[in-house]
Amino acid sequence: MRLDLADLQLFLCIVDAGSITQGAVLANLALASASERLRNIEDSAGVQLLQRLPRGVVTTEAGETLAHHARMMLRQRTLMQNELQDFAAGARGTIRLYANTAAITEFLPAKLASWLAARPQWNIDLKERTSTEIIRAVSAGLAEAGIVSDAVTADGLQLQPVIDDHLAVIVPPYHPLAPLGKTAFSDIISEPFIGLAAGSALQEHLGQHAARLGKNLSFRIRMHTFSGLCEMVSQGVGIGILPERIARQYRRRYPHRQLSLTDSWAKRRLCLCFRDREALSVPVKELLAHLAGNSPVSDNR
Amino acid sequence: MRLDLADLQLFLCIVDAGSITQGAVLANLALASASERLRNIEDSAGVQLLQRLPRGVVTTEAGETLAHHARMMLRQRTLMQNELQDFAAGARGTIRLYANTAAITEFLPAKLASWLAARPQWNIDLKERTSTEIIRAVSAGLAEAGIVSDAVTADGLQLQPVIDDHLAVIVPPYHPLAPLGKTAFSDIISEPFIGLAAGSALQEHLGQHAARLGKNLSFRIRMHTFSGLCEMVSQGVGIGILPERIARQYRRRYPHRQLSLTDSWAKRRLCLCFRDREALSVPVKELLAHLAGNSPVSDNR
DNA sequence: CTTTACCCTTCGGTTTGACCGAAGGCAGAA
DNA sequence: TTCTGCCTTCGGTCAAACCGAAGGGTAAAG
Repeated sequence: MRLDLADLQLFLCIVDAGSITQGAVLANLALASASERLRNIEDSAGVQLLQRLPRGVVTTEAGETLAHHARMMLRQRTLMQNELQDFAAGARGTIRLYANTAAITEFLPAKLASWLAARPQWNIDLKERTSTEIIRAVSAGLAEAGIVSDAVTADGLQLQPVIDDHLAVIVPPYHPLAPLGKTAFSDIISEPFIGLAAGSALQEHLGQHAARLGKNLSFRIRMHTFSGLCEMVSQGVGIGILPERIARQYRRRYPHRQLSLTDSWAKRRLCLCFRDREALSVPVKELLAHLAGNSPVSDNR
Repeated sequence: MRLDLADLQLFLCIVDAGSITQGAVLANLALASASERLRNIEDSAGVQLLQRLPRGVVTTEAGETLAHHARMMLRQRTLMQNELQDFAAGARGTIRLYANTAAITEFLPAKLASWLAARPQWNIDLKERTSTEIIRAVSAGLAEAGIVSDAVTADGLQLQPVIDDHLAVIVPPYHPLAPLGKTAFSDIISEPFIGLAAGSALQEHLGQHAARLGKNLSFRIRMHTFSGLCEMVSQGVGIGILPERIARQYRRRYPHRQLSLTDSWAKRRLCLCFRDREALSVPVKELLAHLAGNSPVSDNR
């Protein structure tokens, strides 16, 4: 499928306008061009996207799906443009901090809150990136420091572990697996799963390990939050896999049972990463010391 | 900025390969074409993206940003392709349910959990869409039903309110605003804010209202979760705006103070929406009845 | 210090394909 | 019946994407 951003934009124009003619006007195209382009889109998608009516067009279900993703991609482009423009401005008094998803949801809020509260003159620009991207950025000197999982290799960088981030399995109370206390991924791979949304990094990671075993996970539903996932499991809808600390956190609210996952890839740690501790700027050095600090600040949620 | 998906893919190839020459090979392009194309990319971005070294190239900070967003967009494309392929398969025994972000994070997990637990033979395909998209899909008959905010108009559809979803302001304890109990957006617009991540629907919505008042919100930090936002506010880093039910939920964990937002656009309700209740299929009718049911299932978290 | 090995940019020529206007066909409205 | 609005197809035009070759630079090797 060879789709272009211009294709997507045109498609949205057509959907919004309700006709190819009007959509072509919106997109500053001749009717013929829009029609031809649309045909290419449908050919490469392999499905009919618009239903032709005498007085215009309406989307098919596939078309609606494409429109949704088109909107997402175009929005991402807008975000990108904004971020790139920010480089001209170059906000002062702002520390740019890169962290992976686990750190951003679980570890950082408490730590950053106390640090920011004590330093009204500093702001933080917190960006969510994959561990791989963060390592690349720090290696190349583009970012001073970041927070990553040690599951990725970081040649030439210093890593300082700050917290464990192991994966755990959660099962409903009274589930036959519950008393075991631990399990291997291969032993649960055929269970009905509660997944995370398609596209989440953790979910894709699990999917790859399943594929390596020659299996496909089957999902009863895929949730968009860990909280929702725990709730589903607690009610007996299926089993799930998530970071151990998060599972533990929600055990106060939901009565699921937690098993450790014995596979080696399930043992991960969050680490500060930087090139040379001595070369860090003062506020960053201070911030990292705070993040690694032994004096936990309301960290046992 | 006129950027193409092919441009983005080429750029990623170059970044991954570490040189334009090798990147061109990966992208099946001649060196000259890759070079020219890259020049166009940099021109339209207005920033230098790659630093030329004798033995290859490395990304600048702007380049790293572009690479990140490029990866996100290409991943979105992959998701789209997968979803479109699913239309051929057409899973049976699966109910497709569209809901907006608020419903997915807050309202649905508990309701769906009890429903799914009682019906092992059914699965649910839960998709997160904007209210506008959901209304369009239901209007066109592409989806049987959805869950939306009543802030958008829904001509010709039936709406059935199920729960309030008003916006609230939260401030640190002992904040001067705390005793007031309510406030208008215009009165707090110059405060230091804790935001949600750029690109989140709620955050952009607020940004638009600020722009309408001729102001820009200033952020001390932008968090990726409501939990993190509450934690920041509780520690006195700034103030925040979020759905009232979520604010209330976190008051057990964090000592922030909650004010209602008096602006009319802050009063929202979540509604079931469908074209004709009688025309719904049996399982969907059953599911909707359950979602609207007066017998709350562990709903008072 | 020279040579070699890479790597990037620029140039001129070729070709693809994106675009357009015009013509044709179709279905509902008048 | 005619008229209107909409979509598709066709042939011609032209910008731009692509390529090979040539030029110029720096680091490593000899």
